[in-house]
Amino acid sequence: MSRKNENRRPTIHDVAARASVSAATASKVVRGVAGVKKMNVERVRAAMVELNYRMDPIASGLRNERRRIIGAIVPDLESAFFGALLTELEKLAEEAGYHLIVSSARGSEVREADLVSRMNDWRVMGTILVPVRSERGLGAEKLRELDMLAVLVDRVNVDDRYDTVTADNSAASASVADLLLGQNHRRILIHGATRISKSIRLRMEGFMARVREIDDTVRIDTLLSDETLDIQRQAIRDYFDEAADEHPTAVFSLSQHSTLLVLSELRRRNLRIPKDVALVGFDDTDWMQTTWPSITAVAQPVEAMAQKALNVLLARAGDEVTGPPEHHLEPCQLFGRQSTEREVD
Amino acid sequence: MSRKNENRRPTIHDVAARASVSAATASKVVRGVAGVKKMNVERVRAAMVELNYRMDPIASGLRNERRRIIGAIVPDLESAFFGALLTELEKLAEEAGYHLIVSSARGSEVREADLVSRMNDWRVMGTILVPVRSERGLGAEKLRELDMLAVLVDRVNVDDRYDTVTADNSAASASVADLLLGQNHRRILIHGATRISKSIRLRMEGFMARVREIDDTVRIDTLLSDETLDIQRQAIRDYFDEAADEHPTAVFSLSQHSTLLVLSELRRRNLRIPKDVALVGFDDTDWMQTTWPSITAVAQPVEAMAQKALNVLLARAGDEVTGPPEHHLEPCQLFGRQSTEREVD
DNA sequence: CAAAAAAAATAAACCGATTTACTTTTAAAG
DNA sequence: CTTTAAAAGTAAATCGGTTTATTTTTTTTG
Repeated sequence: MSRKNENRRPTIHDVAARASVSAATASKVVRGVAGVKKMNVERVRAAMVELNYRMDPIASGLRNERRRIIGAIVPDLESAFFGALLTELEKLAEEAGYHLIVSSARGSEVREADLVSRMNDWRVMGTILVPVRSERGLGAEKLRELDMLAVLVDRVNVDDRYDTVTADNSAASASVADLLLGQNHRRILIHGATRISKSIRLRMEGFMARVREIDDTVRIDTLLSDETLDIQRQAIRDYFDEAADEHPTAVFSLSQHSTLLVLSELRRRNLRIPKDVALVGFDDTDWMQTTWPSITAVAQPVEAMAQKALNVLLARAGDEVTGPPEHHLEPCQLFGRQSTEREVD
Repeated sequence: MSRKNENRRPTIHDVAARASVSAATASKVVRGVAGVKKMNVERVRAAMVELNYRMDPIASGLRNERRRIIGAIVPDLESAFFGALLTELEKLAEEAGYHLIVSSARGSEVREADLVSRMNDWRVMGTILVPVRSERGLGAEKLRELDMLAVLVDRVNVDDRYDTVTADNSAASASVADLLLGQNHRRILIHGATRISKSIRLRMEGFMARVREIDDTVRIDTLLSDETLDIQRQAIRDYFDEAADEHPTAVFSLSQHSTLLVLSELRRRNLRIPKDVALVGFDDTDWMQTTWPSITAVAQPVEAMAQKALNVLLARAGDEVTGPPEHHLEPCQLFGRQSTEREVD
């Protein structure tokens, strides 16, 4: 028979045949490449419409060394932060004509490295990696080993091989220090309830440095742990028991989870916020503005980070940037809410 | 020259050559297909290791009508529920030898339909669609139009073309009714703060039906709206203002967002939970067990839903199931916490 | 031990695009 | 009106696998 199969989907060859041109010419039109006579462009366009042609993105990239795909690997998919990051990345990647392939390392560094290998199998143009641990983890190591193009995002320090994009944790914490000292707090608790990653450390150090800079008589307590929920709950309970009469007048919690723990304990003790204790959290979420009182928090610049990460990757891919790796710090935003409002007497 | 490029990655032909067999035979070994002599299996295996061979998943599927890819489309990536669903789906898909391609419709039905078309371009084996609206939305319509294999998950009613998987909203709500009536609540508020989707409606109806069944003198107020945060906040404030002296002794909130709004308002009014007002929320999250008091909530069976969805899809793909579409209801779990604890006097 | 049947191996076609190397057409220059 | 250069068009090779159709080898059977 002439046609193989009565109704398989049309290929570029079908389009070419219908437009009476070669497949090569039709391909040029599809890709919007210059060098095709106006008349032929129109005929191919018409044929595409008539046949309802859709390019096969997989066959399309086969011949090229790198495909129009960008890989994104995040530590997990449950967190709203990574969700927002991926949403933005997907949008931007599509605008640039790439397909974003998303995978979750599910907290495992071994899996993270495996995913990097798989991205390589897919011949991705580049990989955007949010490491489970840091730029020294197994994922980044595998990237180096396979000599892949990549950008490291969040949870990283500087790297000598890859560009990095992170929130400016240190500066944001300094602005929290400004806020609290401006309200005359003389005793402050820093609370952390996640594994002490690079980001967490910077948040803490940025805060302390600024406080010392302004007034080094302010007392700062720190309570850090990454144990189970129950142990952490007990730890903060013990802390307030000990500090009974003379408890801190402000708490700076270093993560969402930490903010929640502090909040619960303050409520349990019937400490009023902000009258008895002011509260500022690092990492903002929807519930923080809904709850009563609403919580003052540092919002990470998700969109900016996504944008920067993708731009850096595209620039490297297009050889627009060729120098040594660059390290981008995106500024955070501090949302002042009820939990740090001065009482109006 | 003999080799094209000094160090391009090894192909199946390289492996075949090194093992002194044909590419067809090597391919069989790679895929684990039977019908290769033991000796040759070993030689090919050895060659694979020596060359560090990795199959190109893209080239691999090219010749087949359907590729080892499953598409997943969710309304957004910010929600922890979809995040958990995708995490589980990705895990299960990989275990079944498929690659999961994830995309977010970003709340848009038009985009949802477009994503379905794109999944079709990728020649996915099947699509798991969590519609923005319902099984009557543009995404499902496009699935039908392209005659694709798919499963509809969450936010759907039954469908005459596709299998569906949802949480048993109605039964879960009935169990909430049992709990609250068992504690002798005689006046209950049902609060909803999202667009009234099929799920939300079932949650409400399931609750009311059971209450009426047990005791139809119980008073149930309903407060539903999908306006902006401020308007919703005002609505619940007004409600409690009006009901001043004789406020409900229990609230059943129909979504996470709704639970948060109710919680804030109760706190603002200094109503004690559960002493003054008991609270049960539909849809559980991490903060509900951390906050004080912790919140009694209905947990949706994410893992079970993911598992069922994938199994159904695989069964249809393998023609193990051929009958009319089936509709699966997965049971929810009610976690009793402090917000409904009886006071111990 | 030869013939028939079953199992294993393979060369070549194929999937659907892109790219290369070459030819033909058109435009510019002399 | 040629000659040249540039632009446009195309056949065929290619990407890296899988599948098909055929051949070769091995096993079974008469």
